[in-house]
Amino acid sequence: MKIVFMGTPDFAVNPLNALIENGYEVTGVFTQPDKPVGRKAILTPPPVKAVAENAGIPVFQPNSLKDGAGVKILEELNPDIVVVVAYGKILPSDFLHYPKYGCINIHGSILPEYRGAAPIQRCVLNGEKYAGVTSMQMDEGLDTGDMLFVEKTEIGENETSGELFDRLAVMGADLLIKTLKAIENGDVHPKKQDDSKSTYAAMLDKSMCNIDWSNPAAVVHNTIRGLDPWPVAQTTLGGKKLKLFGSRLGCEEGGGKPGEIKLTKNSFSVFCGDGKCVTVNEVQYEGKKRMKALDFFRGYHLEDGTLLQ
RNA sequence: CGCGGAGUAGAGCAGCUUGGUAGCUCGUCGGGCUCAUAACCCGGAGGUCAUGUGGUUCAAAUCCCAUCUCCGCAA
Repeated sequence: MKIVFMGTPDFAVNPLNALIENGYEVTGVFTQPDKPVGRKAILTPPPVKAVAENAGIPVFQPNSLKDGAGVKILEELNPDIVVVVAYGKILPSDFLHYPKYGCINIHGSILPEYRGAAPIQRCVLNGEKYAGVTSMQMDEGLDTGDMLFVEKTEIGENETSGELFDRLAVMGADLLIKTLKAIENGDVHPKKQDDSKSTYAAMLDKSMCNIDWSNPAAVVHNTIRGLDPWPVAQTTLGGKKLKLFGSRLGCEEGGGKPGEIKLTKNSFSVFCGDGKCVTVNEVQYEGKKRMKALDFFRGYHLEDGTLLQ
């Protein structure tokens, strides 16, 4: 079975490695063009590219697959199937139907819920109890193809998007192998998605990072862990930004105004709109390194009544 | 040359403006109190103040210059 793999971020690295380790013949890898990253705007290759090059697999980074450009490459690689994991571009119809078995995709949610760009983070942000990965036979729509297999997992009470991401990446790799084996054996039973139950997980952006302390503690908690490790929840202290990483629901008793800080010997908590508070593990103040919240407040002298905004 | 913050004890900070004895909150070690403790009391160790055998000065953590590193914004 000749395979062409398409993927870009860390999430796609595990599935690609799984293909290689299981002895599949990967004849080519598609990934996004290198992009400038960081303060110095250094041109950085996507994570998938490094893995592919290490394995000696030809890498393609076309800007567009339209107008037959993608198919042209496929003609050379001659795959039986194309595996897509978080590639980041829409595949045109002629591309989708070129390989014998078409294109299959691993998506980071339990379809038809959370179609789209940021399913994992949206699950955490919404306080979902379960997350999962789905393999599907791709069609022209956005994550609308017929479902092949689904794996579910429980989301931890304090689990961050990043942690869930890592777990689902492993599950996604296993699911991919399972799906490929089933296809090879002709043992697949595609299932249509129930479009009426579909939801869309829009991409995250920095405009949603500022915490509204008048929300209930549970909502604030979900926001902090859902935006960790990117783009990171933030609030304002002394006119400067304070990023918050990792949280858990704290004390039950009320008594504080929203945004009021409660420091104890071994915890940093903030009161929310419902009178309960959220305990934050790590913070990063503007111009400072990320550090444990307690370390930060050992050096930052709070005045009474200071509120986070 | 995109804008800005920062490097001082194991951790987090103050001190720099107006040069002149190394300070705070913790941790750590020893002792005390206590049924007990993450609590409290007493005491100790630990720093060439990022680097430059740099400049100014009687004297530099502090003023000037250069370099390195970390971080926020923007992309």
